[in-house]
Amino acid sequence: MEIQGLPGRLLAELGPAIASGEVPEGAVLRAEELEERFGVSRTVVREAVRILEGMHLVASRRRVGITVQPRSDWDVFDPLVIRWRLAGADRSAQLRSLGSLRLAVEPAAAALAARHATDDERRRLSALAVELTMTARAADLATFLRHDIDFHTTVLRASRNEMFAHLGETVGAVLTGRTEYHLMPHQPEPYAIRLHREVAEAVCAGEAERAEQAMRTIVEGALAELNEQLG
Amino acid sequence: MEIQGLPGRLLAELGPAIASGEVPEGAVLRAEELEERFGVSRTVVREAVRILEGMHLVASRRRVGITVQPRSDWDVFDPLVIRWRLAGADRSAQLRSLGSLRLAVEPAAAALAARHATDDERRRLSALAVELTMTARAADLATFLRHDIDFHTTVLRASRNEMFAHLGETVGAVLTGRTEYHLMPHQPEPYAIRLHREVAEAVCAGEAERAEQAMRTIVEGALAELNEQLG
DNA sequence: ATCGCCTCAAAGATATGACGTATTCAAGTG
DNA sequence: CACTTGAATACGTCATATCTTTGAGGCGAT
Repeated sequence: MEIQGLPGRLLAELGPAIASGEVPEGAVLRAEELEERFGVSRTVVREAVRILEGMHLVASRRRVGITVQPRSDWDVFDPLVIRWRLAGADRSAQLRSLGSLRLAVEPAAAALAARHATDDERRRLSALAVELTMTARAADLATFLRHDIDFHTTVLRASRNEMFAHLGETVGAVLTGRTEYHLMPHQPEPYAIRLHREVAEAVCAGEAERAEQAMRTIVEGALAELNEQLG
Repeated sequence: MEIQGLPGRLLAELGPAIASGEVPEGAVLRAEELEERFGVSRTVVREAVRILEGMHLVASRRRVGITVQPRSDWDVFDPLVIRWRLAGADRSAQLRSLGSLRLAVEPAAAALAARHATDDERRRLSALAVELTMTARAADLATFLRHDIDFHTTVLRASRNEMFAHLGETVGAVLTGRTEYHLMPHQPEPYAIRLHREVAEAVCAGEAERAEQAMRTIVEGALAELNEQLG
């Protein structure tokens, strides 16, 4: 999933540094400087910079250097950018944005899933809802998280819409970030779990409206909780 | 906006070729072959390939070559990928996906805009609604399109959510594609125009619910029209 | 005949030196 | 003061050499 090789290593340094704001907007890097700082050749630097340029984090201009672009230009849908930002200073802003996006997308996806999911996916959702119930009781946060991500990803994929499906990775990053940075209760709320079961049941029964409502309540809850934790 | 230089030229050839399916999934390209075919150096080929790799259109592996990845891996939110696909074979599938996405996002954005838009943005929306009314009567498709894009982009930006704001570019691509490929009526529907005015008014008045509903109706209409044209 | 290990070669990955070219800044000129 | 011009600068491209990974075929042992 990650980018390989030396350019990958460079990215892993530069990306977070820029995304976190440590290297501010408008700052200028020089290719030669990066070569020395990381002990790699031009080839490697150029390729890493090209990738950052593809995300619109930087722009390279002759006679000027490699300029960090304004945040508003950044490719905020890129999973790497999201992860870097979640790890950095504007974690809370990022989580809020993602929350609104989820609020718009996931209920719609749930409704579509109720119509288009395969039998296999319906079974999978039910099974995952059960798993969630059980691991929540055991307060096993790691496996709970894994199943939670799996659940939401499955719903998104079951919507049979490629763009929703792709947001699975994004939602995964949100949930991971939220757990990792302790922005959720230590013990998952029983009410949230019930809602997951409700979504699963509704999707199984093909009840789009009910699936949509339950999913909306889930995401609203998550967003409310977030606002509580962040003030 | 576009990528510059020779790698850009390579991208402009390879991207559409892959996105359109002309070069099928699983096909393998060799770097040396590309050097010869386009008469450029290794450096250029590598950087272009890196960018395509960033979009997950291809993956480069030693001893194998540059492999076209399955469509499900593609970075479907990348504006370039969207444009390439709209120009190619699965235009209709792409438009449908984007339609569902718009249906989820734009009403939510309109509701947020009604709460958070600046006075300037509210004025701008009203002005644009007027423009739409006038250019529609004149059947001036080009300027109509420009104002339509401007309208939707402004709403998305006024939502004060960076992720919604970024979808402005995407929506722009949809509207452009739809006009360019004659997938909308030659004369914009008066009803749709009215709804744009309704959104503008609601946003000005801070009536989130009404803005959301009107916007939903707009996008639903567009989607219905699309389904009609495509069967 | 099948499995596992070894070797070799193919293809990308990286390094490096040379040259091209756009862009900025400032000196010089009217 | 405005305009022109030129040189310095930092990225852009090319060509070549070398390194590293990995797939495939061969070889031997079981």
